[in-house]
Amino acid sequence: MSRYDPATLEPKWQHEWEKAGTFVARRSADKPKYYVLEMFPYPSGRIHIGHVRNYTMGDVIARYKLATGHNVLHPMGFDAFGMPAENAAMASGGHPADWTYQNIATMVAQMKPLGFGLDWSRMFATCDVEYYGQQQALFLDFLERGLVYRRAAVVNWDPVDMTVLANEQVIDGKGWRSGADVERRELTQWFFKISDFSGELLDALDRLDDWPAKVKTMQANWIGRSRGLQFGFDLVAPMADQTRIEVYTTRPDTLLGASFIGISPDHPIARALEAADPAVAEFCARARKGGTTEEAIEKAEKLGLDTGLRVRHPFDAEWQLPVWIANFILMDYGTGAIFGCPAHDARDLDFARKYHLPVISTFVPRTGAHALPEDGAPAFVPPKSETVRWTLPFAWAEEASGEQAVEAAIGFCEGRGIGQGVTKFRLRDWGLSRQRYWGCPIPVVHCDACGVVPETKENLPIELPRDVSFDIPGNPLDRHPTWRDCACPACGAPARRETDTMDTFVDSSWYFARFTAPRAQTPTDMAEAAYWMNVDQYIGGIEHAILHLLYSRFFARAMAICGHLPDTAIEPFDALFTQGMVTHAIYMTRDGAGRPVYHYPEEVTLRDGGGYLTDGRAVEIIPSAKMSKSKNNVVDPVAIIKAYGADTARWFVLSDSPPERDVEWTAAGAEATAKHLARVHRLASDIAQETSPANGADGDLLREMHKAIFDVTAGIDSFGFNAAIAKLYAFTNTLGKSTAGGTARRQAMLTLAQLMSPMTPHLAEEIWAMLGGAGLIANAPWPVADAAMLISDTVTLPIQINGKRKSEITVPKDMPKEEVEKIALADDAVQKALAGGQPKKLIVVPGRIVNVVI
RNA sequence: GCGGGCGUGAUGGAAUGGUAGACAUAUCGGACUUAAAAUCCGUGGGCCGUAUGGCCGUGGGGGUUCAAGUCCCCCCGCCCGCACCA
Repeated sequence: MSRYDPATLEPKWQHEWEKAGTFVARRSADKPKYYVLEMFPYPSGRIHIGHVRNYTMGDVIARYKLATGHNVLHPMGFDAFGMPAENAAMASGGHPADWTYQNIATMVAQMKPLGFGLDWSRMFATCDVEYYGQQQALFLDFLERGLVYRRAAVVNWDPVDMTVLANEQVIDGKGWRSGADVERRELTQWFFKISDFSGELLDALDRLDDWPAKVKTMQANWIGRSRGLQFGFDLVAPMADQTRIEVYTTRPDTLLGASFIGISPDHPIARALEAADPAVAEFCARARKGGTTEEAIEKAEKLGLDTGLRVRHPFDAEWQLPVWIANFILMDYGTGAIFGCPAHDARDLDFARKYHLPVISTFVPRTGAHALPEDGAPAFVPPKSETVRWTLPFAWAEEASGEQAVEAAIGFCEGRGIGQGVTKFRLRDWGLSRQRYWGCPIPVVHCDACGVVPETKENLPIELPRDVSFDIPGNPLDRHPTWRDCACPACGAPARRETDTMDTFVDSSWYFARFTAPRAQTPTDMAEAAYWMNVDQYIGGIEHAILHLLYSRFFARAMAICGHLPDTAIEPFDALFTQGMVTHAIYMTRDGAGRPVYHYPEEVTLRDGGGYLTDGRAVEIIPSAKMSKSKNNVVDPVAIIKAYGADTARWFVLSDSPPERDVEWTAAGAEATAKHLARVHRLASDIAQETSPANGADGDLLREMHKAIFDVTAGIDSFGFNAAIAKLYAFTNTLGKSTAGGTARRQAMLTLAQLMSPMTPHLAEEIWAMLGGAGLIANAPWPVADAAMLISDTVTLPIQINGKRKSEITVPKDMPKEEVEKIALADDAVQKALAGGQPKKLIVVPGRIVNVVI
């Protein structure tokens, strides 16, 4: 009898799968397709245990779908452009391409021992010329259709990375990668016209039934639709060339509560006043200062300056309102001016109280006592869906919701020529130009005669030059001696290439489509795309909830417009699952100066709930922390595989915690998993030898087997991998203890192997072969639970007395209710509780429970 | 501030409104062994009890229901996202 030895059996079965082409995706008419995809990795050089969890989840789905008769597409690639490669080149003097391709080779070598059922023949990296050349073709098609354009823009400039950042890449005023304070600069940049799709991208979220609500909410907030009125206040006395102040509001229904007009310090009128009056200039300078740091926003003292200007209320020419410059109004949102309605806006109320401006309520709660903001109460700002009682309605009933009032107010104003209803979005166009080398070159040419000219497709791909240096900051393409020189595609005269490259988010915005035909001579092959798209199940981290997923949704639409994807694929990901992290405790002590010192898990012995170093010192344990090299709590998958085998790693990352939650890696847990798998192997070896005859225990075992099939299948179908694994533990225990005959036990063991095969495929193949299963278990049809076997002849019903379990009875499964009632009432515990009396009520839920109310 | 999520044994966590704590880990006890490892069996929410058993128990308080971890309301705590957004 052989021992469980993953180090020999895992490579053996990986070789068998490769030989048989088990996971090569094939189109065929006889089977439904299933496309499962995990977010592809950045080639940092090492796989992370988080990758293992991510890809294991995808692999469980892929193998399960294969066993249930699908043509499965389960590809893998690398998101390979980006800054770290350039940083490495700057640090070590190497070349980004060498660094990247070496890392990819290393990571593939680390991933293959995990036995993922991937179609490696489709692998690509986004830095492959074959890929980014097709991306350039896409760019040209987008350009032709007006989906990408060029304009001068004030951009976020990262002074450390020396590049432009998208708004989405600026976090708390700092570059998302460098962490440096972002500066504002005006540059001519390329933009994707994602804002044209704002409404569509927002509305379509409602149809993504299999996406987490959280992700949809985050995207909806990001797109940020608001419905309002754009209108103007006429200045009583024109000022410079200004006669009117344009305002946008989402609450035109509160126009009769207007108390002042607020303008941004950057508003043209403020600028004009500033030029003429040093006092105004001094105020504006002060007002602009705040609001850049989070801390300043937190303290947020409202600052205002009365300009002395007056405007007329659009409803009443006699009603004049003062114009204030206020520090809380931003020039780049809306029109840079607001009308202040202190009664229904907390911020306006703060301001009005500070500067003694009027407060006028226009509506009050529908019922109940209430204090008015006029009298010192907080601003009354109910949700717009709530019905309120209007004290100053002008186009709707006394009782109406905010939504109804807003629409009525817009209609009223439009009817009188006072402005118009406008829908605005927060989402801005996506600036994609980056002043970097290691990215996809933007395929356009600058010609003195013709201006900006798109490259012709025949000239694609525009390849990155190999001979570049990174010894000085900035973009090496700018200072390359010859690469920039080219002929204008329009007139043939000498011209210069665009030296900006594309944001790396572009690369990841269509790779899922490319996987359907990774070697096609066009960006996609429509026949392949039509067959394989959409991605049926996409799996990745929540950190991509906004950027990557929103950009991909935009790209799918743009590609459909250009004929690179079918119209059915504009929402490319049917179902999305966001998995949790793998965490690990941090072990920490402090040095003489109180600074933390981090210790590797190998240096720490755990006992009595505490951790100790070899010298006996106690360490502080911070549980469930994100893995970080600097904290010495990173678990290396390569070491885990070496110690326990891939199946143990795969099983462990799925067990214990629900997949959407974080799971804490513990040495004890990994050890326990390895022991369990060895136990299963031993059990299978024992069963392979057994010849005991059929007996009375067979039926019970087979019933349990069918229950296990049912439960495990349901678990996999619903992403309940931890629950499925719990069932597998339970069934293994049942099988181990069962006294059933050899044939029944063998059948149960084969089924157990099949049910385990998505999680621990190598061990499953080994057992399958040991017990004489036909072919590869990977290709064996998934077992089906026999409904008849799930129901036993008798059921055990708990008996509750007043809702508390007191006893139980066992009755035939289809015994009529009346009979069950009789038996329940005859039960000792019930008789004792009744003490000769009659129950008030008797509830029998057939097959579930009996409740006696006394 | 707004929006969303979560809170269950020592621990990770189960539980279509129907037996709370499946499964696993720690612990403790036992078998096997000269011994250890490995393996196997048992114990594994709290309190009372020799025991059959009883009482309490899912962050706190209230409610709906024959029945609440689950549904509703209020409060506390933690996590995530957004935010001077007009």
